[in-house]
Amino acid sequence: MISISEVELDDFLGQCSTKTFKRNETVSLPNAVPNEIFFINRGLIRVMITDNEGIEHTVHFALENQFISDYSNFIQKQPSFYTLQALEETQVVILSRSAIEWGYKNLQEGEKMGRLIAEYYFIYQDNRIKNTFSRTPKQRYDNITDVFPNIHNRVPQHMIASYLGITPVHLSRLKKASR
Amino acid sequence: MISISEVELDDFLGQCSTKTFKRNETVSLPNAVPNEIFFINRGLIRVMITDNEGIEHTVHFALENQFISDYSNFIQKQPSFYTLQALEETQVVILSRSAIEWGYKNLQEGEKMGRLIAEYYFIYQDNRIKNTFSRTPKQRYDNITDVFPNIHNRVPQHMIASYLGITPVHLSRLKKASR
DNA sequence: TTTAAACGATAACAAATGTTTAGACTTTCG
DNA sequence: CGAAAGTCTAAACATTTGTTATCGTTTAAA
Repeated sequence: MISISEVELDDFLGQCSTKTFKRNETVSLPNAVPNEIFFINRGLIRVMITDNEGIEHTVHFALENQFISDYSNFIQKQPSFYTLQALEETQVVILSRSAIEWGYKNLQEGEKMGRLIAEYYFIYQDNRIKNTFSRTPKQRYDNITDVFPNIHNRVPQHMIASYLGITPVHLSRLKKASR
Repeated sequence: MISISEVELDDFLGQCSTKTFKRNETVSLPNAVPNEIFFINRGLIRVMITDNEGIEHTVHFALENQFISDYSNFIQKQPSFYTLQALEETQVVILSRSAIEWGYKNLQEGEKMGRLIAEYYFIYQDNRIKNTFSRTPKQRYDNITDVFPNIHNRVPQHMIASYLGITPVHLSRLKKASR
């Protein structure tokens, strides 16, 4: 995405650390200001939001080689609404706020990197909004591997139903109806 | 959002033009690569997506002092899915792709501006996704003026229902039930 | 290895939401 | 101004989706 020298990359990564989470371990809880962005080396993280009735909704799945955080509240320095949970043993690189701000200032193309990352996630979300308007849950289920390859072998079906905004019982029904 | 000198601003705006659309006039059609971003001086633009059954869904309302375009496909240089329609007489500043790319390269804080704009729209969309998961359509209706002030006096109710993802009849019912 | 928990399918029933049509009122525009 | 189009509510009915419970199977952890 950007040009970056060996030296720059080493300087940047020198400010980062790695951490490993066990299966089903919580990576991040709501109500705290997120000051880190995670990059997933291996594993899978589920992003959830808990509504007023205490029901958990799966908002997103983050896979290997992707960044994940409550990026919105990271930017705004506001308390997070999201819970992040490792669904498998998951190793992440932790990018602290200070490392990221250092990068914006000191990397030759730091601001451009920031722009491209923000644009990338904007596009992801925009696609998602387009899909929710123009496709039925069944159509989105049938195409979910476009966004999350191999998801069916890694995540229980009821979490996929939650991501689609329907009940697990209903998803089971939809699958039956299309057989 | 950024520091910009008089000279820089004049150079940038010199590459832009203004245009006025009549009430109900189409601002932008799908299937063409969007090469412009609009800034609304006055008026109101509705963003729509048409599904496979030919049904129009209202995706967004853009108000005064806001930027609007199919930003996702502007970035990707892909054909748009959206229709933009002026719901009132609407005056826009047209920022061409060339002007924007010029700004990224030549404005002192051009890349930073690009990052902040992308981040801003990311946050807007993230809030929207949070809301669709954690709130009912009625709750979102009751709070819609947080996002679109005075919308009830400017837009017919059936378009708000479309934005909420429900039928106009159902919205009418929800309003009645809460009286 | 064993046992408890989790998972997915299914059925019966309840609730929410969509569809169609009608009518009264308002707005738009020639 | 006046006709036509647009708008909202309402009711009756149809359809979709959620809820709860059960059962057989798989999975996970002690």
